[in-house]
Amino acid sequence: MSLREKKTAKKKEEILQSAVSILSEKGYHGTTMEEIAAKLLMTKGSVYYYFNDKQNLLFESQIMILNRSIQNMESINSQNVSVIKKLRKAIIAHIEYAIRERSGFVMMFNPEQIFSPSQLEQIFQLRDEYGKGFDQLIEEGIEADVFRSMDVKIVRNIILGAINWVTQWYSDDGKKDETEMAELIADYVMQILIKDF
Amino acid sequence: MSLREKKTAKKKEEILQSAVSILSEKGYHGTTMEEIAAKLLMTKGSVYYYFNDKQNLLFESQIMILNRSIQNMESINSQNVSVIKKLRKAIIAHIEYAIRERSGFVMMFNPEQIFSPSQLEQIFQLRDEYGKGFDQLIEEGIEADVFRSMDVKIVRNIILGAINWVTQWYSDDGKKDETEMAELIADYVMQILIKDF
Amino acid sequence: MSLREKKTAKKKEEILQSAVSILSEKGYHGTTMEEIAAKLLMTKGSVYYYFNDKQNLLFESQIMILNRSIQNMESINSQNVSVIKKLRKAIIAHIEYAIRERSGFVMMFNPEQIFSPSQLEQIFQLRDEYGKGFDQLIEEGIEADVFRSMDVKIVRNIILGAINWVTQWYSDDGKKDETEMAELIADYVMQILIKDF
Amino acid sequence: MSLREKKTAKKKEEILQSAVSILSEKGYHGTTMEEIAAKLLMTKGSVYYYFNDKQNLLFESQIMILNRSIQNMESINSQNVSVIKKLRKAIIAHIEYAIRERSGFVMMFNPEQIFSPSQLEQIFQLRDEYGKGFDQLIEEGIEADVFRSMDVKIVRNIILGAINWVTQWYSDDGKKDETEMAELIADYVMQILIKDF
DNA sequence: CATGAATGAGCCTTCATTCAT
DNA sequence: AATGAATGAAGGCTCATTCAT
Repeated sequence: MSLREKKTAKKKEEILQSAVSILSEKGYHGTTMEEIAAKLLMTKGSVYYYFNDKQNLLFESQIMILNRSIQNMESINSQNVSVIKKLRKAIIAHIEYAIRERSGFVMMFNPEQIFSPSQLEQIFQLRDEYGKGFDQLIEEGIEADVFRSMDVKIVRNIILGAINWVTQWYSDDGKKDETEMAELIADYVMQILIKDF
Repeated sequence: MSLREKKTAKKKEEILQSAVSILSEKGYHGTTMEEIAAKLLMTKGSVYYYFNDKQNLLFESQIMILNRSIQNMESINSQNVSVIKKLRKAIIAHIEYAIRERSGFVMMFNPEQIFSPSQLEQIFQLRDEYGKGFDQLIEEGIEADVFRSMDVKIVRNIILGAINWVTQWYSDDGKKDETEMAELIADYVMQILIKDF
Repeated sequence: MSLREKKTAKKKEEILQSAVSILSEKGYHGTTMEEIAAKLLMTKGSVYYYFNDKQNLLFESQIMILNRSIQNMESINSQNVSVIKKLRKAIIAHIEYAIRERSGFVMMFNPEQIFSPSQLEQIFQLRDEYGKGFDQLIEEGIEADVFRSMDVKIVRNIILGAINWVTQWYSDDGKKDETEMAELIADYVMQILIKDF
Repeated sequence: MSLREKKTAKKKEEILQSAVSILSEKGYHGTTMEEIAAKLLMTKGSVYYYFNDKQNLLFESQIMILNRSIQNMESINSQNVSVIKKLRKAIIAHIEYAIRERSGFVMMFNPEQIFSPSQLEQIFQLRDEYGKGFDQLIEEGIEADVFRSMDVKIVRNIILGAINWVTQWYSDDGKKDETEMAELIADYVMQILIKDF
């Protein structure tokens, strides 16, 4: 990658980041190109140099988030600790990311309304890839007999729902800070899985 | 209430219902008055005869949903069965309602961006009232020693998150029908609460 | 005229009166049928029973005002006093009417934009008739050698302009009441006409 | 000011000018952004690029007219000629401007209905400033003993009314051209002031 | 690369007008 | 006679998008 290409790539990421933060607050229709640009002290015109249109910008920002989440999941999954600890870490990481960026899965509630079929396919594929990271951990736990036997897909979705929702009710004015809260939630959620003995 | 007043009230509810269904799909900015009207074979103008403006219409539709949920919660709470059964019923009712109407708490993700302070106050008050319905059941369970001791508010939000999220992944093409799925989810979620013995 | 016809005529006048007062404040486009009706505790529908459309309503209210002014002028003109006194009375009456009703000629600044050619013809004819009342007085004064010789049409318009404008700057918070002010203005304006000797 | 800024300023003035001419014909509610734009072969959207909204555009056009009138008044007032000549010039200039631009004070009959308190304050302040230009001339004349002693404010308003009204009855189909007519009117109006001897 | 300017489609909202009852 | 309801046309305003410089 040449220097110019690197610069371009960096700028693109900045824009995506700006887009993500505004999109997650205001939703697709509530977000204007003006705002995205203004947050970076750019003009609308410049943003259009890097992205063909708003829809494309939103799409790539979704992809970015999902890829980051997947990478994160992979790095956790490859760690050499117990399943329980790995799953706990994954949940906590998800919550912290969701709160910090106000985004994650929550960002796009009804992608069908916005994206083209081929874009949707990519998004669902990545969502699924991320989801499967959880599935694997759950299955690993079941095999290791530390988790109950259960319908993995359903439980995975229950967990994701519980932790995506955090952005809606957590406010940092409370006594508990982000990490503390994330740990607490993780423990509660994992009650669904863990076998008592 | 005279016949005419009844008719008006009915029409208003129809419009609110139409608004709810589109709103939950497309969000505030994605919902147009045109669509809300078209779904009822009316014209925009007619809708404006019943509601002053879009914001007001969508506010009232929020209120309607919340009131319905609260009523539902109350009727469940007054039943003469065990706490566990009551909570299970409440969860199932919530899921079924959410799936059928694609709404529930999920409907409005960032009401702060849309409603006026006095409107927000009403919404939050009702949300809280509904949430307290769950809290009561949980506390009752703890006292009856069938639920673990826990931070009620947090667990309530975890449960609500898990069951609101259902609208995002449940598709009725599967083998399980709504009720079956709702029961299954309820059972999983209640693992967080129930004491083993 | 039958009783019914009388009732209808009375209602029509009430509506015209309401229309005049709102029209003079807000102008043609700024006045809504709703407002005109509301001021009389009627509904829009009822107003349409008496007048075909807004334009027609406005037209008839113009005619009403002009006819009243003309009648007033005639009654003054037929009095058996000096020209100077008659003109003075006419000016004072005009001012008082303009202030009280905030209307008069001022009401409709650009009738060409609103009325149909045949309506315009009628309005201009009545305006002219009213104007000629002033002209006659002026001419009478010239012949009687108490007024200077002058271009009657121009001077008449100057006078009308001066006294129509009163509605724009007179506010009754001052020390002078309506009549006092009207007399004062009349005296100043008549300086244009009266021969010194 | 850079070239671009100059261009922008010029465009803004063009738009204001267009607004003034339509506004004076049709009044606030009768004037549409479409028309204002169309007169300049622009689109509505472009106009909104330069002015935030209709109200703001029309406010600024008011300000523009008032400032021009004030400047004009100042330049006349600073001339080294007799009071009578200066006042005569001021009146003639006002009439010519009013006829040419169909505006002047006449433009906005009930600004209270349209502008915000702070905007109104500015407008009234400028109106007053312009009016005081006349007052000064009148007072100067009284002191120089060429004008009668009189209530300056009232007479000033009489004069303004007389000359604002010209737009309503003057039509250039007649034999007299603008300037000729303006001079004639000025002479008549000044009869109110000038002492005979 | 960046940006100021322009555009047009779309949406919210108002309001004169109509009509069945 | 009166009115509640419905309608559609029009107007204000926003915003994604384009383009010349």
